[in-house]
Amino acid sequence: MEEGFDGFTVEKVAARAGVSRMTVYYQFGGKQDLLNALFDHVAARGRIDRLGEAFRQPDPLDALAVFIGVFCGFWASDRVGIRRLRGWGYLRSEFESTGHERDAWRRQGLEMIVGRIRERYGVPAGDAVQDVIDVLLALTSFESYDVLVRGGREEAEVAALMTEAARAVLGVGGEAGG
Amino acid sequence: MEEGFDGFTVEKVAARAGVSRMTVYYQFGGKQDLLNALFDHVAARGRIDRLGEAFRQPDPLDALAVFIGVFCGFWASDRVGIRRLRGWGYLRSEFESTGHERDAWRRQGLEMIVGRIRERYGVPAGDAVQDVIDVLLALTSFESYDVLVRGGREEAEVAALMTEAARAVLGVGGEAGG
DNA sequence: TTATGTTTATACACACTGTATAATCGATCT
DNA sequence: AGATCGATTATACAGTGTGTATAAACATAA
Repeated sequence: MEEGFDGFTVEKVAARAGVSRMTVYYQFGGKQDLLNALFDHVAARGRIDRLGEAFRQPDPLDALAVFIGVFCGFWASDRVGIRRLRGWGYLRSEFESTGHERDAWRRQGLEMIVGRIRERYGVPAGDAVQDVIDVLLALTSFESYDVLVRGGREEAEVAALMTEAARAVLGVGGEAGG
Repeated sequence: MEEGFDGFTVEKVAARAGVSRMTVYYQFGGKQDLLNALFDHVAARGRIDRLGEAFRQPDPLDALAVFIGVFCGFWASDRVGIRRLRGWGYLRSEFESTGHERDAWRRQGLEMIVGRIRERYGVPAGDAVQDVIDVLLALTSFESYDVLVRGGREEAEVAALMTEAARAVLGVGGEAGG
């Protein structure tokens, strides 16, 4: 964080871990693998327990709101770090194949929630489900959060804004769920 | 493109330009500056002439559609390259200050279009304008395009999908403009 | 004690960045 | 033609970081 991405050397990581450089290589293999592990670690930390709370909501629109709130909370916890990690991911050549796998969790969650919304509210229409899910995926991505958090919005405001926009896209704009 | 971001060395850039390494340093200063110049060059190439076409549309909703279409076309022209350039930007420490300046053009365009939509259609409400603009900015960003283009969508389909979603966010969902 | 896995120190090869220096080339101006 | 100035190039070098190899030290459990 302090020394920028260029300052992220194996040497310094080892030093801060109170360990020799060789140990890092022994444990992780190389810098790529180290960053991969860090990426996965951060992602794992993101599947916060509170996420179950979202799916326990009886109204799927509330579930959506909580779902978005949880992710925003996670991103807010280390915005710059997550941004850099994702930026680094965009540089990798394997991104084409493995890229958005990292967002697989969010996709799964959205699919489930949209399914429930469709059951109860009848929208979106069957042939538009995949489109809507992808749009929501983009709309509620970290990058979108990063854009919205500027202009002086608090984390909660961004979450509320995202939720509102998501409802508009879903076609359940005005009427609230809770 | 072929050798990944790690393969992007000053040496190779010089070689492909048919020039010595020293010349690159003489002209650009260093690798950072070279990448900055490349970033700006690509961005400048993006302000395609066709963009004026968007603002010449009498109906601001058509303007929005053309506007989105032009950007999608630009991104489609070198998707991987633009992704990497942006990914690199996310790594820079100065991102906090200069980050989204690169999207200033898109913001300006959206502000103008949303202003015209507001004049004619009365939405979005005055106190929500800034929120809507930011949401549109996120929704129609390159990263969103990158998400949507997966799942086998053509560039035109992505543009149409984005436009539709943008209208929903604006609150002019169903009724078309052209 | 022995075997196994982990950590460490040391050394090295390699690639890339960035700087310095001096020579060369080309075009322009006098 | 000769002098001047900017741009290009060759060469050399320092510095830094990655990654590999090797052997020694260490801990732990069988």
